Amino acid sequence: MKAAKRTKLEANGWKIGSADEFLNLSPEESVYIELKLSLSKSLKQRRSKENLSQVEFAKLVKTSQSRVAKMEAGDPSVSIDLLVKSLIALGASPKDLANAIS
Amino acid sequence: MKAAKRTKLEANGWKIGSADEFLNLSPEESVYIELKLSLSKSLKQRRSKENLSQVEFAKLVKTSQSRVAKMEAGDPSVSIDLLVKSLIALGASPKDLANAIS
DNA sequence: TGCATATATGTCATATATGACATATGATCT
DNA sequence: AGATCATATGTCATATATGACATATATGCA
Repeated sequence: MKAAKRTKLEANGWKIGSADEFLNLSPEESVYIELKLSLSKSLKQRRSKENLSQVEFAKLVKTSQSRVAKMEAGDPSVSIDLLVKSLIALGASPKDLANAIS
Repeated sequence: MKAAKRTKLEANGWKIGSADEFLNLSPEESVYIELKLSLSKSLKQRRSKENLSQVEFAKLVKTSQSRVAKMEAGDPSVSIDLLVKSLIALGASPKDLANAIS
């Protein structure tokens, strides 16, 4: 539950330094989580820019509002696959994705 | 089985134009598959550069040789998550990943 | 030829991600 | 206060990804 806990903290604004400051994450875990958070953030930005509510967006990508909320929170239960597919559905190109994570 | 079929073709060098030339993939599907293929390719490159066999690499990331082969083939049964985790295990940074897909 | 070593492919039991639901929290109104 | 809308959180049945195994297909070398 380490990663899960930290993700929560991050999402709620508890982040102070970067990544592995808080719990004892391996560098690999840190990179992975940072990546997911980058995508989450990008997703939220894009959805907001499109003036879509989570409910509307959920309908668009055929999922539920609750899952959208979890995507944007970087919840451990959501895969990078889902984040990427959702971003693509919002029109993101490979370059957009590259920018989001770099 | 559309995407699966096409991935096979691509991986075997049948690719002529780009992405959606072959089967009737939606633009979103195309982007998703291209992304996976980029990561697959990058993974194979990195592993080769490290002079690791699939068996050795499999041990390193705690999976099996067969799964490694599937990762590198862009098999539909492998997730972006797994590809990303594997790349990170080989030392790839977020920037490296960004470069790989852009 | 036979014998390694490397990679590919098919299948399957189990682990994990998924959508959906209920419900909670929060913000903004009248 | 209550009402409405947006977002968050917890849980669960089912779908999908996973590692592992067997086996196939190279490729090189004695």
